[in-house]
Amino acid sequence: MVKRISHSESRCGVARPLDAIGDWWSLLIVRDAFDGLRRFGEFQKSLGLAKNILAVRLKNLVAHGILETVPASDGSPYHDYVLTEKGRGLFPVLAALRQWGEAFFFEPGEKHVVLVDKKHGQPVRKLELLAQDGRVLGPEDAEVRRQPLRH
Amino acid sequence: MVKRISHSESRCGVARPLDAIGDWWSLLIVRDAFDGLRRFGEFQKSLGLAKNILAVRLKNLVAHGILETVPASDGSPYHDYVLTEKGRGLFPVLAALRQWGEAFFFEPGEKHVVLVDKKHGQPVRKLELLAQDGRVLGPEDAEVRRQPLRH
DNA sequence: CGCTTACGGTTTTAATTTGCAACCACGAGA
DNA sequence: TCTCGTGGTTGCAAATTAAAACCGTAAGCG
Repeated sequence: MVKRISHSESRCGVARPLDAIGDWWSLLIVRDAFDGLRRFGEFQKSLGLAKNILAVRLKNLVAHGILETVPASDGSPYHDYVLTEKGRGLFPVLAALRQWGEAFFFEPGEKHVVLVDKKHGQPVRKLELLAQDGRVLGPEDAEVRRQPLRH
Repeated sequence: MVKRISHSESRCGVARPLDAIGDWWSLLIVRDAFDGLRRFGEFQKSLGLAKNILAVRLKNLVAHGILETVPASDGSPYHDYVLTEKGRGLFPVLAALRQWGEAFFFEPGEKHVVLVDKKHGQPVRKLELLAQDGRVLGPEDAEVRRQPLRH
């Protein structure tokens, strides 16, 4: 979006994603895409953002391989925007963000929605980072490390 | 940051967090805070962003209760910025974002870092949304639902 | 056919935000 | 006293965002 060059020569695993979805609207567009919205007009109505901004954001998401355009499912002369594999990979990010929002951005007692397991209608478990052996890892238990390539 | 009023009267559990951390730099500041950075200068050196921008971001994160200022640990006349409980709650978000970045933003073979379990040095498990009964939930298996208040 | 509407944008223009650079304030040392 | 390091603030130019008007195509209708 903007020529944002990190001070280190190559962007890290957190900064690169932010280039793709690090603005206010993009993640909301992706969320709506998970909710089944596909058309320009659907996104615009749902989000209430200016059409030029939406056009730029969609273009950006497509450029980053998060959405792709497919021929319109209803025969109209336009196209649909659908999530790619990469885009669907954002599901845990969105879930984590939502859980954090639900936990910290609502007054106790303020009504809000929660993520539930569709099958049983029960709230989902809180997302937790787990080690291979199943231990729950907190911020102090994990670190980034250069991984020996194996392929 | 900006008076962004969603078309629906009250912001949802995804949009509210984005008001707090939905800009390019804020999450990177939080990540650095998880890495133990505490001082204005440390953040600035690490991220390489303009001082005025950093000042505004830090102020915003403090205003949102994600960081708080504490008297400097080294006796200098300034203060440290440390994560609050709410801020530490962002750990899964950051982990999810990092895993997504690692999975989709690097060429195969391009060297990059991965999150590892500090204790055993092994890569962590991929974050997964789980139902109460332990089933892994994909985008189609979960939905948002108004939760009956219970307290 | 001629008129109107819906859809999916693009263009124009103004307001807001960003980022660089210069400046300021304060305390510690020399 | 002079200078330096730290932690900002201020001014200003450039980039981004947002609102609104406009455009082109296709469909619906009388």
